Amino acid sequence: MNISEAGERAGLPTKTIRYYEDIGLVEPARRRDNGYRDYAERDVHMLRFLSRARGLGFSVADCRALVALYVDKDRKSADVKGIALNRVADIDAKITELRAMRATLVDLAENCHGDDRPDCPIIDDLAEKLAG
Amino acid sequence: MNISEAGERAGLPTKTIRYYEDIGLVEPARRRDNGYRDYAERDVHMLRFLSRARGLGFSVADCRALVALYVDKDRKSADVKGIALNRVADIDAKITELRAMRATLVDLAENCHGDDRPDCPIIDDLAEKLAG
DNA sequence: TATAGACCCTCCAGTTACTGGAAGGTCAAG
DNA sequence: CTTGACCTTCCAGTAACTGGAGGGTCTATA
Repeated sequence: MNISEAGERAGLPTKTIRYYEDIGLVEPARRRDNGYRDYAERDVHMLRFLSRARGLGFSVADCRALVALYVDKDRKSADVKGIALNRVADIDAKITELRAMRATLVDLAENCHGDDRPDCPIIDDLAEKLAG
Repeated sequence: MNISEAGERAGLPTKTIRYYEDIGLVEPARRRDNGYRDYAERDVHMLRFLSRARGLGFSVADCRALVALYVDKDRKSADVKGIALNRVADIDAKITELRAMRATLVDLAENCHGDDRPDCPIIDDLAEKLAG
């Protein structure tokens, strides 16, 4: 099948598929006589695998490792689990950081009257006028 | 003062300060005879303002707007509040997304025995073997 | 006075993971 | 035989820096 059909089935834009091929994340596709890439079911599976992994926030570097484990029939499930749990730790850190930002912003916004007057505790805080 | 001292006081690397000048986020710094950039307290204030805003996750585009409002003595506090609340909405969306990812990953990891054996529900799920 | 080390400068390239667009070949339908 | 939807490659741009090369400047010490 052509790249656009493979993309539709895998949930990836054609641009992205070519990009994954460029950076060696997937094997170069077979080519037809006319130079068009030709995909089989197996390829679509791999692309869909990548689409899902990226959707779960795995980096392309993670995906490289996951692909290697995917094709390695002697893999240890512990290795895969390790990558997944690292990712959970990353997410936890990110959530913590975002919550702190959110709290600060909400606090500032709540103290801002939000009308036509120029004085604004948000600006003041960013500028540290309050502190001196 | 030199750029490194300004950077230390503002909490920004010198590279970043020059970059902000490049993209026009801050005014070009005054220069000494030797070509070195020369910063005053006011400049440090502005840089610190930017450092804090970036630290709260405002994009550089947001920062541009905030700087404009910062220097505009006729600003409406509602404009500033609007930017802050948009940012809160962005954060909420991001947190929701991350929580969903986290739940999926934890669920998968919990079902993975994580030992030397190759069969792994994480890989299986990414590959959709379970579903088909 | 020489020199070492810590500054400073500019400019270019790389990062992440794509995305958009130009220029051009191919294919199927009418 | 033309139209439009495919496909190809390659180059540039995105966000927000960061690293490094190559070179000038300043200050303290021997």
